[in-house]
Amino acid sequence: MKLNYHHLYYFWQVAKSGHLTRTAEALHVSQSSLSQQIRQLEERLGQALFIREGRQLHLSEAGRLAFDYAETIFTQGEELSALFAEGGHAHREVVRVGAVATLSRNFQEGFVRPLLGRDDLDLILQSGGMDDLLRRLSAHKLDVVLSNQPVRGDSEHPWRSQRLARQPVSLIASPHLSPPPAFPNGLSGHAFILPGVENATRHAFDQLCSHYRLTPKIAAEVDDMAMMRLLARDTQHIAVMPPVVVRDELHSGTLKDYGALPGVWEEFYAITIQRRFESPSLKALLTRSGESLLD
Amino acid sequence: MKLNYHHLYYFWQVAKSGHLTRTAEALHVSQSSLSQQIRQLEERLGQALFIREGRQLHLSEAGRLAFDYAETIFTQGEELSALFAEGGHAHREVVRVGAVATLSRNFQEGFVRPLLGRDDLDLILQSGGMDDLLRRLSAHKLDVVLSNQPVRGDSEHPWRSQRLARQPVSLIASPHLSPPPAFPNGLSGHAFILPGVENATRHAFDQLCSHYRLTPKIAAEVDDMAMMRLLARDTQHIAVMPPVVVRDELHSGTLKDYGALPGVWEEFYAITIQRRFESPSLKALLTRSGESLLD
DNA sequence: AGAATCGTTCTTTAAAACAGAACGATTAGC
DNA sequence: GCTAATCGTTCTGTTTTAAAGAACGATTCT
Repeated sequence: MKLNYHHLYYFWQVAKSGHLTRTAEALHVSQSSLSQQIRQLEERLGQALFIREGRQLHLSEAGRLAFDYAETIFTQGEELSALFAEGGHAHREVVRVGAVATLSRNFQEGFVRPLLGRDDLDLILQSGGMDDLLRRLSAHKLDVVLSNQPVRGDSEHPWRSQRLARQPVSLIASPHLSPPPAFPNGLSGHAFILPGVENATRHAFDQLCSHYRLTPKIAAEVDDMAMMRLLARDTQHIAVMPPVVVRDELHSGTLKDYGALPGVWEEFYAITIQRRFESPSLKALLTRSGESLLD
Repeated sequence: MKLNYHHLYYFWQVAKSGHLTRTAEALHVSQSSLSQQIRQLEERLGQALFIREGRQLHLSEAGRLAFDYAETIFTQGEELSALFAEGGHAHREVVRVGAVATLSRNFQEGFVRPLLGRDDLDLILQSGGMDDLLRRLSAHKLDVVLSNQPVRGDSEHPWRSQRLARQPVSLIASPHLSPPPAFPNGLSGHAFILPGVENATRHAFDQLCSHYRLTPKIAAEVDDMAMMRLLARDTQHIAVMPPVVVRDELHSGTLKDYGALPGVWEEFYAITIQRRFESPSLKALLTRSGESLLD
């Protein structure tokens, strides 16, 4: 037996005002009709939603619970209704992309590039923390989340992680370092600029060091790739990062690539929720090969 | 003309599966009935939700939009339904309190103390960041948020901040300091342990220093009161904090109160959303006088 | 080409939502 | 303290809406 949303709506309206008669007038229905249908809802749920005291209505504990749900349900409904009411105009296609704030801007741009030229759709790009973005994804406020680590979904949060691309991670530093650093031997005397411990690349780096029994000196931990690029340029420390981030500096000779770290990759994932109808534009984005994303 | 949630529900079900006939069977209704009511929804919204290609149904852009809303609406509805279905048992009263993680534990305990003895209700206490807590409040997942600063509500977020209590803020340090610190003159040579810049008390302290043209040396910035208490005990620095936090140490002589800062208060606010029916227990909590909260 | 499948439309039938009157109980005015 | 007004509930008949069934057209599969 399904929940009757019509009944729930009446309940919500009455609960908001606290008065049955006034609500009936406002909704242009008779109070008897209201009263009956609220009673049907109570029978359906198996509990009283109102406590009748004299001729007043007070919310019961169960009613308070139901009211909270009704509030979110009908707030959403009214939002939807308003959205369609405002314009008889056809709705444009919208693609909403979330990206963890620390993700390479180059990569983000590469991902959405096919959409930039199109004027038949709106692109919305949002940065934020992983938790926040996943919440927005679950609430259908985002279509896809770009991250540098996969997420395991469960039955409650049916997230699906798909690796889009990966790129090597190198030791990047000033070209004038002496002695020139090399991995795994030839790191003594140098200090490192590393991604923060939250970062998957950092984890891989730490494991690699542990394997070779190295305890590198850490000069800085930086979560933002753009920030790391600046630090690499302006200090004499060694940055652990994908070369692509500092492509221009490598080309001009401002920085030098001292070699990729074996088995360490910066990875890029697209996290979506399984849906019957994906936006065709988004689907196209997700089925591209990885190379074009990293140019 | 109101949005028909019955129609929306059918649309949601069909959109989920992508097939009208199969959905009709699953819902135990005829396909003709489904087809008609979805059409009525489209007429109500003024736009096609499905694009009919041959004998297949594809979501239009408007349909994708509506589907997102429908998803949150009916997910909530099913949650509500399940909540009532699981137990015919009456619902116990629940009070859900959120507190910013840096708030004094003493105060939190004092606030909920009247509820602790009662076995006719469930108390849920959650810590978190301000943003997160306010979001949960708006989503009706919390009944009240405890904070040390007020929040300004707007039409979209009708938050209401109510000051529950306030207490003086003192200079707290080892009793053996020489020369003994005093405000405003007699601070030279000492370093401070202060709340972080986010904290309202810190802001008041900074303004006070600015007024007296003082530039105190900062030894540490700490957001957590429990942590600050430890640092005050184990260093020779001056902590800026409410004496109540270190009541035991002051009493035993481990720490000394060098005087309250004029006009600086640690304040406690309860943030709620305006509702017709507040939980009676919560209402009682909010109307108490402030003194009993700070014991 | 022919049969099966699928969604739409039209008509009839069943199930609701609804309004109105009668009722009982409580509150407010004098 | 009595009376009138107010409010929510219940019962009955009416109207509206949802549902089922058959006929239709169009597409897909073999």
